[in-house]
Amino acid sequence: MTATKPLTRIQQKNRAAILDAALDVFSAHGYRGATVDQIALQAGLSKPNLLYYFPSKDAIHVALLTGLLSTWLAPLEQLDPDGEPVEEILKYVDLKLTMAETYPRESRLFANEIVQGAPRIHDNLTGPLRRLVDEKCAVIAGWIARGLIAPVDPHHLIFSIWATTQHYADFDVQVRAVLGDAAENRFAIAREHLRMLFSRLLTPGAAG
Amino acid sequence: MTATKPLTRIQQKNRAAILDAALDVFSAHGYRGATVDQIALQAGLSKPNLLYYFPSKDAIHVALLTGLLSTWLAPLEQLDPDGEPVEEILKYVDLKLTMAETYPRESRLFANEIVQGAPRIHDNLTGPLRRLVDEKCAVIAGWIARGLIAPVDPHHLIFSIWATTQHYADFDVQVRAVLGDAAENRFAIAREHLRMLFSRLLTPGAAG
DNA sequence: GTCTATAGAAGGATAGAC
DNA sequence: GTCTATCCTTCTATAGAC
Repeated sequence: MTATKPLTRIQQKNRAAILDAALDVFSAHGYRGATVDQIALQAGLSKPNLLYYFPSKDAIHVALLTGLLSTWLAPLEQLDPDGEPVEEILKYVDLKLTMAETYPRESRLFANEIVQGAPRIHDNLTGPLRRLVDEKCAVIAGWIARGLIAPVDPHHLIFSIWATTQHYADFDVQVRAVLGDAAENRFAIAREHLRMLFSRLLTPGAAG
Repeated sequence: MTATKPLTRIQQKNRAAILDAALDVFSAHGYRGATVDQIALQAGLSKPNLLYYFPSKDAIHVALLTGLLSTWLAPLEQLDPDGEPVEEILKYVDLKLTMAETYPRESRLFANEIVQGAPRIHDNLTGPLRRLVDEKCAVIAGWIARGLIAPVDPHHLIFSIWATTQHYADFDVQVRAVLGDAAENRFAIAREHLRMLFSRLLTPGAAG
């Protein structure tokens, strides 16, 4: 089943090197700010050789975005309808923060794209993303109906989780500038802070 | 005291038109994605005429960023050390959300700049911004010491407020895509949601 | 102050040798 | 598969007439 187009070992290696370099450059400078030269240099290839593997700059960008989208949404998919509600959501928060810490380039790649109106992945937002979010919001609404978590708007709960966790990747330069020397353990403190934030929001009976 | 360089009425009008057009274009496409032609067209001027008012594309961008920075930080400056603590912070959240709703272009202008490492305003982050944040964090720490709000890390509290409110401007296209038809009243619901989120976090005695 | 025309540089993509 | 050389478009910025 490795049919149609088996890639040689060197092809796989070069494609991977290009995508990794492109992730670096696109996430740091945005689509227009990135140059093919820069990506090729960082991948250790010449520009024409890079364009032997991908037909255009745009094709590299699209390949990156679509290839990483499933990785980026995996944490939400893991939200278990049969788990303990508050802990399930807190685990999701924790996992999203770990993603921001471990994969800040991926976070900034999507941030760049979305801030500028998501010209290349808009269909993914209204399609697969929306369906996944709606599905998980129904789960959360069920928990609320059964009184297992405090009543909140599920969609806006998810927005708050995305915003607070991805902030540490997307706005990292600002976070570090504001914290100064105290920035070193920012993720550890953020983890504790966000656990408290969402724990107090969701624990039923904690507020009227 | 209108000395040194009094601008004629037409100069003021054109400068304002250029800056407004530049805000539109830079916030939508980022620095590199924006073109001087596009800004000139939208401002109703020819490109050379635009460059008669500003020496370069970069100069327009810097003028925008520095000119808007104080506007952008004004809400935090209004945080009153002598006010009622929880209400002061909730008022700040509310004001920031109103800013995101009313001035989404400004929010995205800064988002674009910071996601890409803040090459043009990094000194403002480590300087004035950090000083202002530290000052207000000291106020918040004082409130915590007196038991007026629940103990939280003040810096990360501010990060959470920035993240959750600006999310509705910076990631607007994603918010609308996910909400679909329900997007129309997103700011009203967000307002209620965020008030609850931070109210439950900060109200003392609500949790152990 | 405002325009037309254009210089000069940068970047995406291709030709063609090896 | 990989390179050197180059084409062509786009973009910033300027020259110079009005």
